[in-house]
Amino acid sequence: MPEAFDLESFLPYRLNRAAELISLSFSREYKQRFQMTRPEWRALAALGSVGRMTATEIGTHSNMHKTKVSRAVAALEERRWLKRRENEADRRVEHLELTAAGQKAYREIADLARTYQQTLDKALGPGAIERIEAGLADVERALLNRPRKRG
Amino acid sequence: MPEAFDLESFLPYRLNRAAELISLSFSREYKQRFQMTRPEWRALAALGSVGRMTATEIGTHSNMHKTKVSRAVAALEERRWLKRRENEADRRVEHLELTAAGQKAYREIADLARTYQQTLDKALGPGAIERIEAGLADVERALLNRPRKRG
DNA sequence: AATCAATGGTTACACTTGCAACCATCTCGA
DNA sequence: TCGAGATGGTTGCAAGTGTAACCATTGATT
Repeated sequence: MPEAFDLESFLPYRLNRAAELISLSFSREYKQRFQMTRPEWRALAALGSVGRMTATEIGTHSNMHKTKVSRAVAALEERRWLKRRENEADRRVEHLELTAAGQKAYREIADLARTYQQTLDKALGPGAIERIEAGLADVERALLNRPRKRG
Repeated sequence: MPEAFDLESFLPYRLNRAAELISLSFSREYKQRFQMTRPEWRALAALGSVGRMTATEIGTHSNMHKTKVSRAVAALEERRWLKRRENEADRRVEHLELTAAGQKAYREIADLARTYQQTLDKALGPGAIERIEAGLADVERALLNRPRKRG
């Protein structure tokens, strides 16, 4: 039986290290410029690209805990970047959509993101990002296919 | 100029989503079984695989903030899984090493990790993990080569 | 030797987070 | 129509986190 264990090739560790690094590197770009947290940026991005959504949908889409979504949405609303519309058929649900100001902010940060990714793309060479993302999709699929591990 | 921005293919987002998912999935395995936080597991793993290290070295090795390392080390010490040895040449430095109990715990969790990765490996097919990790290494290299982005 | 900057490590504080508990509303079945 | 459970969303609380400030020690400069 193999006694050795190399942290350096343990996927959860490697994935987290890379994610923290890239996340920090990109968030530096918008945090100071837009005074926005990462959950807020995620919610904004989801709404900006998909359009009208509910809080639960945002959570599913971007894999965020519902309390995180709740707080991010409250912050965006506070800034008048988003407004809530009630659903007449089901009054528990709130449809969320960006205001004009919210859409403007979204476009600006999306620009930043696009530029960021282009720079990275150039540094990594053609097709590299797509290959990485395909790998990540496989991992997510593998993990979500066995959602609970006998709790 | 391209107006579209697809969050779904934005690397920082994708990387983070996958990392959070896998991290959650694995930490469920050891959190309840060993009552250990992620920084503690990382420090334990670093010490277990490398051997004697200082706190700063652990931080560099596993990309953890020094306060995180400090607290993780304190927790491991509290459990008697680690002991500090002073350096006579430089009395600021503390060399850290696992106790027998710490090594035992390390072996057990390393086993868990190895099993986890094998399961994943089987689900993903041969070579998949290696390819993903190679991609991640490229990303890290690209990001670390331009460490500061004009603050 | 005295001073000042750099380094290893810890800690106080404010902020973020997840869990659990909660409120409101809806659905289903008796 | 009444209740039990499910669902959308919010909040209190305890735990985790980074920033900045700190202490101790070392190294370089004078």
